[in-house]
Amino acid sequence: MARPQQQKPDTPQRILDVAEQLVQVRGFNAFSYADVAAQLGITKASLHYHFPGKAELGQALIARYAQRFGQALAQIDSETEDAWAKLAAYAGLYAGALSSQRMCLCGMLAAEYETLPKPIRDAVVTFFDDNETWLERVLDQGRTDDALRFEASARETARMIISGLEGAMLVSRPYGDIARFRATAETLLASLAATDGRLPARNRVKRRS
Amino acid sequence: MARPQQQKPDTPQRILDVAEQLVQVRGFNAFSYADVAAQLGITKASLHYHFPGKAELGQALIARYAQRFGQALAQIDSETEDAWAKLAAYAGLYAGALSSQRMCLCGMLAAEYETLPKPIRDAVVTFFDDNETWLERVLDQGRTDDALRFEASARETARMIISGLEGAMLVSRPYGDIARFRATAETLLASLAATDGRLPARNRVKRRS
DNA sequence: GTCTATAGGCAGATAGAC
DNA sequence: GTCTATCTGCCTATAGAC
Repeated sequence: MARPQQQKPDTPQRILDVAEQLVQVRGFNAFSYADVAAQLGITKASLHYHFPGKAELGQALIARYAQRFGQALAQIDSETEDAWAKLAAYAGLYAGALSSQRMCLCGMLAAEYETLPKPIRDAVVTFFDDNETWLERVLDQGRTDDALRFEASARETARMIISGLEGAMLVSRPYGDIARFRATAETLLASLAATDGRLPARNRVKRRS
Repeated sequence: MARPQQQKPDTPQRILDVAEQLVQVRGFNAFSYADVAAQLGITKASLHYHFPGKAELGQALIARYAQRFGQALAQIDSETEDAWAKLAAYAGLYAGALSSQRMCLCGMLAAEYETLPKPIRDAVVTFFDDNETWLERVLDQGRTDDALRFEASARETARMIISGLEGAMLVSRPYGDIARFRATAETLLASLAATDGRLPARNRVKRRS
């Protein structure tokens, strides 16, 4: 009888997996088709069959990343109504990447922004816009529920959170210390607490699988 | 009589000026000796005379940058005793770089951290450490003076500020909108205000020359 | 779909004349 | 100090066999 083959994603997905990791760790300008090919045990020429050029690979990379990120946000929405828990889970998405020495893909691309092809640039901006929109809604809800307190607009506060978390990844990574990121994220989010004092333990920034 | 020559920095300094701008805008991995040589109207070989390799050039770059940054912090200390004004001036240092589409040099290098030679990595970490130390002192003083209010430790709060400003540069730059950075920086710093409400106008984040 | 082979360019770097 | 000339290696990318 037919035994199920060992689960093995199709080649384009495996290429994206490897390339994604390389970009998040080393940057778009510091990885090559040769790197990806070596890790997969195939040739550079095969990569060009699936993704004609580095620009197209980059576009596919960010498109998939943004889609997954959107799904993660939707899952957070489905898991809790608590604005606090949503913010902690949001920060946990960043912590998860950092736990493998990865930057946020779009944070990395933002650093390299001036060197990127136009389609990738546009996708980076769209990613930040979407994050902002989601956070803005969470913040508005949290304020309505008296779970959060902040004086700036929800939009400005959303931008502060994105900047704070992206920056915390950027700065923490050289220290090779996830705890440092978590502490900074917690300090940042704690400034939005409706009650003074630290977050309850259940709302601490955790890594998400 | 001897007329003063047109002021023209010596070659190593001019090389560093050009390379610094290129790294801040494009990144360490996305600029070449050819780029610098072209901008200066000299050859690549001449660059190698002054800086044997890219690694040495990078070290010289960050050493000079860190020294200048330290001088800027000392100047801030000499200009005002007000912790609020110091924080605003500190944020202004970042805004100044961003006004020419530049990232903080060390923020850019932090993104590329995993690809950098060891000496440059160490210098990046030292840069952040020094910033943290300076901010920590300002924050302690501001709390003592009742000019600032924050619940986390001065050290954690310093890290939050560095992360927030580095991240705000990173995220704002793709939008090509300095006002966006200033607004985020102001939101971040406003959360440290001893009195609720917005900063007085004189303490808004300004660009520093 | 994956391979071998190779093109064409640019990277960092060096030797040696001036 | 700056140049010309050159080296070696890696890069992205393509042609064409299997």
